[in-house]
Amino acid sequence: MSLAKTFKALGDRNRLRVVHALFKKKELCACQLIELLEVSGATASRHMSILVDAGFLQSRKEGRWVHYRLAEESPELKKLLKWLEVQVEIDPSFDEDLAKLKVITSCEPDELRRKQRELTCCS
Amino acid sequence: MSLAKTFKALGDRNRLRVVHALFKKKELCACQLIELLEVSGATASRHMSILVDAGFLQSRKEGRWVHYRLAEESPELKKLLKWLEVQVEIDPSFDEDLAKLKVITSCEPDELRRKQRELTCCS
DNA sequence: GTCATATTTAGTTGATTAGCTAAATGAATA
DNA sequence: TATTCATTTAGCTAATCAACTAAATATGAC
Repeated sequence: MSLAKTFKALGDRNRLRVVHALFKKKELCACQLIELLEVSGATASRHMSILVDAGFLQSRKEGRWVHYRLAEESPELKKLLKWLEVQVEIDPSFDEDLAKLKVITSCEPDELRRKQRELTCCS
Repeated sequence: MSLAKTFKALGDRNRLRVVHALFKKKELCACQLIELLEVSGATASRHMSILVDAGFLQSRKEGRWVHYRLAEESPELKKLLKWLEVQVEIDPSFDEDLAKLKVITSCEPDELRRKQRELTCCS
């Protein structure tokens, strides 16, 4: 794993939003992150794979659902994430996602997906 | 300054080499960094401007020469640089640059440039 | 002033990348 | 088994970016 790759993985706004969300919520499934970012499933999936590949995230498959959380393996990456956690806390541009996250996590994935198909979430 | 921009600035191998060099040498002029990276002056200049813009570097003009060093203003970026300093120390892919740096800094900028024109450095 | 030289800016090119849609894969259920 | 549905892979497009060359800018020397 090159350092450049490590930083490149974090050098994208949407991927930072994912990391921020996982600071707040411990574990989120793909469909919740799709909802958060408002991109296609394919696009979200690609972002996840970049973050997993860089060692920041780990995924867990449970039936049809894939759950993501921050990886714990590397002490060095954990230090970097620690720094990042402070920064996203300070940065008001992530505030909008907090409200969004609340809605997204207020119902189960299958309900969320049903609502997504209806173009509204959990309401 | 967005976080994504901060990480993007470090998400390039040549820019990491510049930061690594400045960990080792405190201050280097543009022509020395051109020599280190072996890219055109224009390309090196662009890399520098990205690093300055992200707050990692500061420049100092002295006559015809521009000198770069790591910036000291932001405590947060300094923490990140601290983390990075440990990583580049561990990473053997930066070792080659150490020898190169020794040669580059063994003579004054004007002599270096003269040698560059002759395609050899300080020998 | 004129020239030489260090660096930056402008403009071009090829590679990478974030987004999309459509097709493929994998897992639960009727 | 066939269907449904969540996610990933494949293939495309537009935008970004690192590299180059050439032209512009800025500074010191003559």
